Amino acid sequence: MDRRQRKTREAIFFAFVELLSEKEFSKITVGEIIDKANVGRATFYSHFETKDFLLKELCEELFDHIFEASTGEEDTHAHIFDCDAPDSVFLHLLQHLQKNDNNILKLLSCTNNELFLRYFKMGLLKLVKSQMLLLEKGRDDGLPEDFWLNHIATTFVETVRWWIEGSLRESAETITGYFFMAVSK
Amino acid sequence: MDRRQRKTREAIFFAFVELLSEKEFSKITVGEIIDKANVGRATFYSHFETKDFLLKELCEELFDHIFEASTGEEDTHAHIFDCDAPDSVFLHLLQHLQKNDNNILKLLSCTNNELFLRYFKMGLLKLVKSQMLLLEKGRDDGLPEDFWLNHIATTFVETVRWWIEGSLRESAETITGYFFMAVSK
DNA sequence: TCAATACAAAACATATTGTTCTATATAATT
DNA sequence: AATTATATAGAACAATATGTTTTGTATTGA
Repeated sequence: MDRRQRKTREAIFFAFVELLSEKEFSKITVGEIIDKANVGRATFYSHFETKDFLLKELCEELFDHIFEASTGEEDTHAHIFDCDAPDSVFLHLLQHLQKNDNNILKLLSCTNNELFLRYFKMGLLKLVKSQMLLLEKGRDDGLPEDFWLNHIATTFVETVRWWIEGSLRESAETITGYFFMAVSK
Repeated sequence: MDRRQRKTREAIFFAFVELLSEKEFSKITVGEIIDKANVGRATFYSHFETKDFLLKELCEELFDHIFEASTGEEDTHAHIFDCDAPDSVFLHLLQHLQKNDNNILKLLSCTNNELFLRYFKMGLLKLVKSQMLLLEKGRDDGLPEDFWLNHIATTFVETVRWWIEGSLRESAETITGYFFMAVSK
């Protein structure tokens, strides 16, 4: 990709994130984005079809690398599952969030956090599905599988939301403990 | 309230609900609403400040009466708490939803369901807080109270969402059972 | 050096918003 | 039934936002 393209793309993302932490998504205009990004109008539309697509691509950029380490079946990432503690995957996710790459915490705690938590949950559903075997042992009840699956993913998302809302006061290990207590006490 | 006002208000709500089940909230224009409702433009704006306020008032209309029976401290509603089964409140809510007043199920299952589930959760949080005493006995762990509170409310919302998504195939009693298994197994 | 292309800037048609006006129809009051 | 009050439809309106097109310039990769 052309260096100019990367530069423009980054400038738009950066301006967009800043605006998202200030005001509601629906109230943000393309005009504001290009002003803050110092980018021509036509340039914006040559990069992103609409404002919604910009959001979509931002979400992908933010979350894809968080999950690829966990969902990938490559040997290089196998260590995540090697741990005998069944909570290693979730702990790893929390620690990854804690590093706060790309200011992801800012987005997960702003007014628009639902936008990102939805994406986060989608990734989690896939992950939890692949981890189902490990969690299966806790399921000696008659709960339908997809109900259980959704419950795990939702509980984790809400655990993260609660953690971030409280400014990450607890350690990642403590939060992992809370999560496991909530889903399997 | 003037009969004419009630009539236009209802017409706008009706048209709005129909549009919400067809397309995304952000894609719906005031022009479409007033066309479908057969209402003048100025009339719309004399009733609702903006499209967002219309949504807000619709949510209040839909959910307030669902919760007032549960959160009210009047004697007429005391029977809900009288039941010795701790799940009576939640069962009552499910049965209320099942009656499908105002096509509430249509809204909770359409593309915009998150809009309404957010309101639903807000009402639930208040309700769960008032029911805390009944649920407290299940909390011999070290989970923070607000974490636990949020977990209960979220789990119930997601249980309802799962139920509706599956076209209410299970009985309200079965779903109540699932919910309690999820939060306290 | 050169061809390709990403860019800024501006102009543009179109669509949406929210307001203001007038005349008419319906409601509440006597 | 007559009268007053008010909610309405319809239209026109300015202001704003969207997405496209054009033109000339600057940057890139070869």
